[in-house]
Amino acid sequence: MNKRKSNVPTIREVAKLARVGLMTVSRVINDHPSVRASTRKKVEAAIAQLGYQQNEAAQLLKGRRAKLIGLIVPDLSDAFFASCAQTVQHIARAHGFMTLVAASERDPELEVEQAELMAKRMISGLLLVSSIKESDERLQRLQDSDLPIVAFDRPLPGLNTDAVLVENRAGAEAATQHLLKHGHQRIACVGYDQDVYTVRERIEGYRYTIQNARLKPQIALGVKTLEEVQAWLDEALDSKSRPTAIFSLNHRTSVFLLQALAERNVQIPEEMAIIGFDDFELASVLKPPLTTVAQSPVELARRSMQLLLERIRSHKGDVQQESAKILLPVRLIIRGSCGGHTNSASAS
Amino acid sequence: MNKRKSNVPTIREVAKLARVGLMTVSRVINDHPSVRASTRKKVEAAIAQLGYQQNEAAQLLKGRRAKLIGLIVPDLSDAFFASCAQTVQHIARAHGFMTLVAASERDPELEVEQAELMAKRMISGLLLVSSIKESDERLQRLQDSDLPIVAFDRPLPGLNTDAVLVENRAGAEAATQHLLKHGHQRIACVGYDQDVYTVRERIEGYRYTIQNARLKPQIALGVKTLEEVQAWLDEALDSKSRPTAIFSLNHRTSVFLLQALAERNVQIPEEMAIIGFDDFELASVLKPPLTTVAQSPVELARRSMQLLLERIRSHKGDVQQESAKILLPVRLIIRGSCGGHTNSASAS
DNA sequence: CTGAAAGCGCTAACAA
DNA sequence: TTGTTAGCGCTTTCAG
Repeated sequence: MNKRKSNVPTIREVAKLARVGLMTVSRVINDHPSVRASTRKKVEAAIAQLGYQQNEAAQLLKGRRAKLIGLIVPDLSDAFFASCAQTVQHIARAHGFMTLVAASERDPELEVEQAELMAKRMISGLLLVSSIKESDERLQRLQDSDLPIVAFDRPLPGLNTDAVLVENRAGAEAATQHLLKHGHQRIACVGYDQDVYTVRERIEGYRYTIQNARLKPQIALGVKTLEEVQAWLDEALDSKSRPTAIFSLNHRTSVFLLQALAERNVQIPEEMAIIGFDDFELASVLKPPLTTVAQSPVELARRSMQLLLERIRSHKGDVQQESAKILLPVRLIIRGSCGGHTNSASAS
Repeated sequence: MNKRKSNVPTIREVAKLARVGLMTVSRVINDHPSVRASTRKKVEAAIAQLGYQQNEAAQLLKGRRAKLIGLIVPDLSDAFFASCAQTVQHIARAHGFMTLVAASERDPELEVEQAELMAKRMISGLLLVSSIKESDERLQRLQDSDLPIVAFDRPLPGLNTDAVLVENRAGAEAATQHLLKHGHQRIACVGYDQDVYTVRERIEGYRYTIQNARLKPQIALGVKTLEEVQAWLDEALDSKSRPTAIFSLNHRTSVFLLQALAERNVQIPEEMAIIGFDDFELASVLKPPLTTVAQSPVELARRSMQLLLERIRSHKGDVQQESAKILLPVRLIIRGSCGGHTNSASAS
């Protein structure tokens, strides 16, 4: 019946209905100023009547960017990054963008590859929690090709991008201070992934505070499985300098540590005080509830998107501003695992 | 210097270099059979030399689908769906697809809208955890337009799509049976979101088992905040038919319940046995460790992607097969919160 | 302020 | 087996 196979209206049909040329319709769509108001009205009516919608593929072919933003995180199933993804997607939608996601699985090669694939899809901007260790020229090229990039949670080595980071160091200092205030003298610190920026910063915060108090740091790194935590703990408990408090650098380590301590019937906080970096839903349900340093993934994502959207907007203006650096505060949430009081305070 | 602004090679340049026509290159790319081997070699060499890559926008314009799959879940920050997203994205990548994600925020309208936007982007297939309550004609239209759709976790009312579901009912029956086996006579059941398929099924499983045992179901629904759980619990504890065991229908409810019980110093499992639907990372770290009915989001996502990829592949063959329905088993993970033994067994 | 022509990179349909 | 022609829907010239 119909001559058209699919009834998706094109700019051409709108033009015909409105009795104007193609270009006029195009101008109306892209609200170009030089269209007479009356003409615009006609065209808009036709657009409404036909339910016309732009065909993005055609625009892409003409060199426009897609209404798409890319998000790359190490692991989408990690509660922290999942929360970021949710927020990013939400804000993107509110601004007419859809979200392309990828997990880098902590592999720099995979990360760059995904970034390039996204760039080929003409995303308008890229949000990146990077696992890259050193300056990467392929990413550099992406940025040079005028793709707005915002790094969050971790900086992007070598590239001068906008970045939204968290006060890891101040958080670790606050955590360590908190333990000192409770009178602890032998405070250990466990974690893994010490080549990740965030963890390195936390270690520095710990080390600085401990040394300032003229105490000796006890740092156990690369402790990433339950078995390794158990082994380390056994050794620590038996050592002559047995710690009376432990600062856990990762959520994972915290969980394993609690499990290992429970197995060994070590009473928290009496025999061992515990404080963990990264808050989590069940921290308050544990017995005793765990004192933590909390970051806000929602805030992190929100600020990052904000920067990215600004970049995208101002992009056409080509004004090469300074790259923005935002440092978000953390909160020390005092619960029961270090003994004592139970109020919470800002750390930084 | 360069006449070309950007040095992305096109099919045309490949043709020139290989000294063949455009179409030959196109044929090689789409491995059309009728190309002489020697010609193909030449073209492939040229492609390699130039580092040619297809321009998807141009293909889209010619009516092809994008190497994109869409994923819509209620909430990306939910650990369960986050895990699904991670798996989906991983498998998609292995098959050359990128992933477009959206959270429906449990809003059917938003869900359909996002699905339509994805369809407009010419995704090759859609994975959907639907919040839709009744047959929706806009989704129907998407399916009619030949977009492969796979529903998972929840069926898609009215549409005859492939679906991967979980044995919610059998899981609830197993949970209830487990409590019965421990001698409980007054078993309550709390949850919310009873208009969600999965929860309805769980309630049915509970009700069926309880009634079969000639006991009286005690079902509390719509209990979704900590306050509501507390209020309900206070009432239940004081009631003349005070339950000795509680089956929690959601992860959220389980958490609140544990918290409320802890506040009231109700001993688990002595004074109250607890079993929760949905396993979670910290279930084994709690005191006592929580007995749960576990589903596997990874398996759910894996099977769904498998179905979707098959659909996409066989799509061209246009053979309208029956829609597949897969029902995944759950596992009862017996820990300490019901007392007694501590081994785990398959439920279905 | 408006429109006609040219072409973005690719492929379907036809010719050769 | 190969190449030529004609668009897909849009925007960027450049004329009116």
